[in-house]
Amino acid sequence: MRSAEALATALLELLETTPFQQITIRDIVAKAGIGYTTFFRHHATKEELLGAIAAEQINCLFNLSLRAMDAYDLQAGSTALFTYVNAHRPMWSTLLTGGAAGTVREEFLRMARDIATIRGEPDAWLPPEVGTLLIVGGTLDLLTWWLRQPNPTPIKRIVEIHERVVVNPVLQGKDPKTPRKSKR
Amino acid sequence: MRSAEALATALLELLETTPFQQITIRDIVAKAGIGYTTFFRHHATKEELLGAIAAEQINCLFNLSLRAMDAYDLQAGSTALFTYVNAHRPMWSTLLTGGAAGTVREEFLRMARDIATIRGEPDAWLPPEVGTLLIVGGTLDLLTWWLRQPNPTPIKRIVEIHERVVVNPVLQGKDPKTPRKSKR
Amino acid sequence: MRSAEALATALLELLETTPFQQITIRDIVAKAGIGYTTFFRHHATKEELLGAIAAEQINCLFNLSLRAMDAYDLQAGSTALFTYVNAHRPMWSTLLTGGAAGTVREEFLRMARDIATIRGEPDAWLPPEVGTLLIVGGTLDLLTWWLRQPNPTPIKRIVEIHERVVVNPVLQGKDPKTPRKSKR
Amino acid sequence: MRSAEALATALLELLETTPFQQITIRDIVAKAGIGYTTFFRHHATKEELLGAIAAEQINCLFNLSLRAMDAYDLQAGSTALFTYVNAHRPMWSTLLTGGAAGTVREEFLRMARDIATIRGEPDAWLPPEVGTLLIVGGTLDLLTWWLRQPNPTPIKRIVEIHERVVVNPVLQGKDPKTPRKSKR
DNA sequence: CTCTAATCGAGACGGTACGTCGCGTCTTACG
DNA sequence: CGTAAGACGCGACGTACCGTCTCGATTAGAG
Repeated sequence: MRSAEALATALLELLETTPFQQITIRDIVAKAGIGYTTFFRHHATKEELLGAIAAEQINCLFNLSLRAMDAYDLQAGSTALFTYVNAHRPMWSTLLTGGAAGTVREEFLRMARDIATIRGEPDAWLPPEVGTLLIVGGTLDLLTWWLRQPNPTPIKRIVEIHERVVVNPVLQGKDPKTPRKSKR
Repeated sequence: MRSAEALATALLELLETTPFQQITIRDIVAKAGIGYTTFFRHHATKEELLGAIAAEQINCLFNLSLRAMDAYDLQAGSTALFTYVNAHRPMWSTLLTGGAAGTVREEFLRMARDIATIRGEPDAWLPPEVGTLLIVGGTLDLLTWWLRQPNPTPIKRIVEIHERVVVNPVLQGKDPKTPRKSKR
Repeated sequence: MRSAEALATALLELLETTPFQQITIRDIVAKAGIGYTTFFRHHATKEELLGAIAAEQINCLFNLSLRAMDAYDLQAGSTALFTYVNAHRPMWSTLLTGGAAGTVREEFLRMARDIATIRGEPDAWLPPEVGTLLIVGGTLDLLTWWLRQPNPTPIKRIVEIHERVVVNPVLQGKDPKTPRKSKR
Repeated sequence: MRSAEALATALLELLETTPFQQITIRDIVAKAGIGYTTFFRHHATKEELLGAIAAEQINCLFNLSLRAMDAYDLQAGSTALFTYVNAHRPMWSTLLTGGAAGTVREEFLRMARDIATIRGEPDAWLPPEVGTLLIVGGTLDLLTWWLRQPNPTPIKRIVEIHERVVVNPVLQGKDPKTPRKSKR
């Protein structure tokens, strides 16, 4: 039904003004204009609803980034990522700087791990899960900081930081011969 | 008086088995063997109690690390940090791998920022708060992963990873001429 | 819903054994077999619940008495009153001889005053509110004593006492022709 | 010690502005300027403190009235009573029109019964305890009304009412042949 | 004149009831 | 049938006083 969308929209709107923890299911259904009982036909808890929203958005983000990365290079992936987030700034602000950050982070990590498992290069100097962990963590930390800025740093610059400080240090280890790599 | 310690101990014990969010104040006082009302004579909320515990532990950790760093070098600071955490593995596992991670992370960041403000070198290539953010975030992510391992990576190795992937990439930017410093 | 009745019944039962003051809302809901919260969906305080019960019973009583008084005479009203109370002895015992007496008395007085205001004969020798006060007070004192007796005085006799000692002395002043009256 | 007096005074002062029920022991000791614990060295509960105060005042009142009654006649007793209360209007207002009324009434009745038992004339038409009950009840109702008046009815008039409507109707019954009695 | 002992303050503490909030279940009525 | 509306039981919340207790600090009487 369209109730499901209404719920997602309502939650996102509420998240703009209120920490996730203190949003109640009754708040959500009121905003969505549907009955209290109906909520439970879609999700068992409000956390689940948030998880679903997060998973969907993250999925989008990943697809874009991976596609760019495959077509061109690492940096293109980063650029795609930041560009996409920038295009949906309000929502990502909500997801990353509100009370929902923890959930989103976990979801993010889970999906990244799945991808890394498939594409992983196990012979790396760094244990692969650590690489994933640090890249995802660093990326999210950077994103969060960026989203919080009143006058955000330009994409070009933030991508450069991301590459130099978050991505390369991790991937570099894999090929000790090319210390600081590529493009830039 | 002795209630305060009992509360801290009880919360830490509970955290070993239960996510922080779903620990109730009543659980804590029951475990601590004190009256429900007494809890509020020490802390306004359970979050505050957790914050106090975290702040104390983090303070300890920082002092040690900073002292080592001042006396020798960056790497000595890292080594001190991981050594100390290793010596109190159960508690830090609880703090970082349980539901309390978010709070601890914030507390950590707050304290790190204070130190960075005092010792900061504002001419850096990277905005200084980003540097702090990424080092703290990366360190905690790495710590968390390390604490979760059944057979933990040796300290020497984890310090090496920390240095190479978390610390240096951030600090290096400050002086692009000396790309990868020290040991390695 | 049926909760409301259950609450009233439960309170009356508890009042048979316990002073009102030291009955807790939790006692009432336990006896009534309903949830604690549900109490407040019906009444803001236990005093309010008692007031509602009292008002209902007193209303009954007044209607009966006034009807009798209108159809016949003062004494018929008294007789109706004592007869009705006698027919519901357990409940009125509870209301008047337990800790609830104060509330019932106030409620009684309030309703009596309303009636007196409508039917009042302002030219009386006695200030009219004093008349009401003394008749209500005397009637209740007498009732309370009567309800407490193990072998109650017969209705005929108690009505006689009521008439002679409570009602007539007050009303008599209004009719200068009757024996003991007047300015003096 | 003088703590005891301080407590009594403090309670009476508080009663002027606050219903007895919602005065706390802590309020009383704060007003009295003594320690919380000390309260319990004198009284087990605040009700007991109130009872003690009431008993003392009522005792005073009774002695005066009885003395006047013995020396002269019933009416002199009434006059003494109302005169005394009038002389201590603020305190008796507090005792009778505040939340303490119930306790005072009971205390009053208890003492009156004791006296009636000693002086009682068992051959009365009215059961003697009913007589006591109605006189005490009526007297207190009348007193309460009188104390609540902004411009109180003169003592002479209130005594007349008291005599005619409260006292005589009860005592008269003992000898129906002599309508208005006096001395006896 | 001191030393011991009673008296009182201050306040930590365990406890009970309060009234509120949000949860999730269930029943009923409408469309 | 599916959705609304809402009564209900539940359990945690944080608050207010309760009455008990253990501490000093003062004050007084006995050695």
